[in-house]
Amino acid sequence: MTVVTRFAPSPTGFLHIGGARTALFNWLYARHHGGRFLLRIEDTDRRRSTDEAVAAIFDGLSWLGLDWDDEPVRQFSRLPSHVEAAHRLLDEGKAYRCYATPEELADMRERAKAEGRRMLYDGRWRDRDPGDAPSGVDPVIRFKAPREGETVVEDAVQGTVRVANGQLDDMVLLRSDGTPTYMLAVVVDDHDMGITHAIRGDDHLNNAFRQTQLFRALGWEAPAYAHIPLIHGADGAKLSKRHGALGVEAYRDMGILPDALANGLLRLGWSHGDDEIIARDQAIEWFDLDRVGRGAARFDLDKLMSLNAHYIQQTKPHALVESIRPHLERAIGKALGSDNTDRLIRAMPGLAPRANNLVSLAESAAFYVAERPIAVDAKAARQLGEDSRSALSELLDVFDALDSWEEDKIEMAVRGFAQAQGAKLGAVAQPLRACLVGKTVSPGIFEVAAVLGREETLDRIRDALGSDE
RNA sequence: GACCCCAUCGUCUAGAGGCCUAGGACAUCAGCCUUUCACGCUGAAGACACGGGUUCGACUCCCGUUGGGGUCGCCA
Repeated sequence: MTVVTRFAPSPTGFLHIGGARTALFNWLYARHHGGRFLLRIEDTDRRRSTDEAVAAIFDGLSWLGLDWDDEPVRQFSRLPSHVEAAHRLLDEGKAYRCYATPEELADMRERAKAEGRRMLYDGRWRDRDPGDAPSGVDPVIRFKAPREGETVVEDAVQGTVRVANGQLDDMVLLRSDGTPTYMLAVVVDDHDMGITHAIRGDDHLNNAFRQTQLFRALGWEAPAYAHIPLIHGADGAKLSKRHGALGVEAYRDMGILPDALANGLLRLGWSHGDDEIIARDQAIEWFDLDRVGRGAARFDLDKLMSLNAHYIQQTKPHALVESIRPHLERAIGKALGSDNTDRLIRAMPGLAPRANNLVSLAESAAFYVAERPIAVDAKAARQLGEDSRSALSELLDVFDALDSWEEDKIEMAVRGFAQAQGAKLGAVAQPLRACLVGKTVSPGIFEVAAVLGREETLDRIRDALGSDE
């Protein structure tokens, strides 16, 4: 049997990390088993569904590297099949028309609540004579759910879960306007799409009972279910906008690499021994449902950042430069020339270990491409006192006389110079950093000088010396 | 409230009855490295929710309690 999984978001907002993780698990499971991963947009709620949300979901999945097979299915377009299934159940006596008004239903819930029972529909139209139907009221079609016995779901993550059928009521299949409800649409679509494994959030576990009953009534086999624990916010409650449940694009904007996010999401609720850093291919090879945990997890940004730092270091210099190019070009107000690009590529090995996200990487790289005279911040300016400046002007001659401009040559020269001056290395290195970088923090200063090139280095020193005179 | 699910360091987790003196990662703290900041390295602190069973032996199995979460729509 070929594995077919699906990700079925409702397009009412961006792709948040909970959805992203659900998609990731479905994708991984399909890829691991050489199966197919399908997409279904659950847009039967016409009021709340938007095209922007659909686009955001596609973008988010693509950015995360979760590619899907076949054309995405628009659930709304499958309405005829849903209606047909509902009518078939009606014909077979497995569903019935219900004329209860919203007010009646609200009353019913009110009473159930007061009496400490579940707030269920009482089935008042279940066996009633259709002749009693009030005129002028469009009925809904309800499923005639079994009242005796229990319904069992064999969940790949949660194990065997059972509920007494008395706890379940006759759900609405078709609304009074003739459109299908989620419960019906999911079942019909999962069947028609040949879904073999439904991997979704824990919040659907209760739905699985009803869906199982529906599958049975329709004479179909339900997919294998796997209800993965939800991701919680810092307060331990289901992630929502209140917790800053961000869309994946927000993480992208924070400078998170998609591989890092995927790795972080994967480790939330799934593990492989003590392994923390799991590359995509490795994840596909290792992923399976039996390693999915059962408790809800909280999302930790610190850990994501640390993972991100790792992935940044794994990324090739030129790719890193490309990913920070937009930031940099915005900062200097023009396109980066090829000379600056080359310089940045040479600078990346020194910069990358210092950054845990692309935004700070871009910020730390900015001085390399800044136009002279570069800005010098207050702390750095303090390094450029009179003594430092005179030392720097002598250093100028030393640099000028160097026969080759390489990191180790520069280092030897500066160390020798400091020693000759009877100064500590820091007394020379820090002022030098101040004029080359404009800040007191940077990669190794000899490396900086080497990457900058002799001419630029000398010019920046001269800028600093000249500015106060 | 009813039903369903869950429960190991602050956080993510390892743990399939003796391998546990409970391991790893992030965060925290200390030290080393060092021209700065990082990276890296070394070390420290830090958890089996509680109570009963079962067993020669429970973090592991069972029951209960407590706590947390989810669901109870003509939303999905």
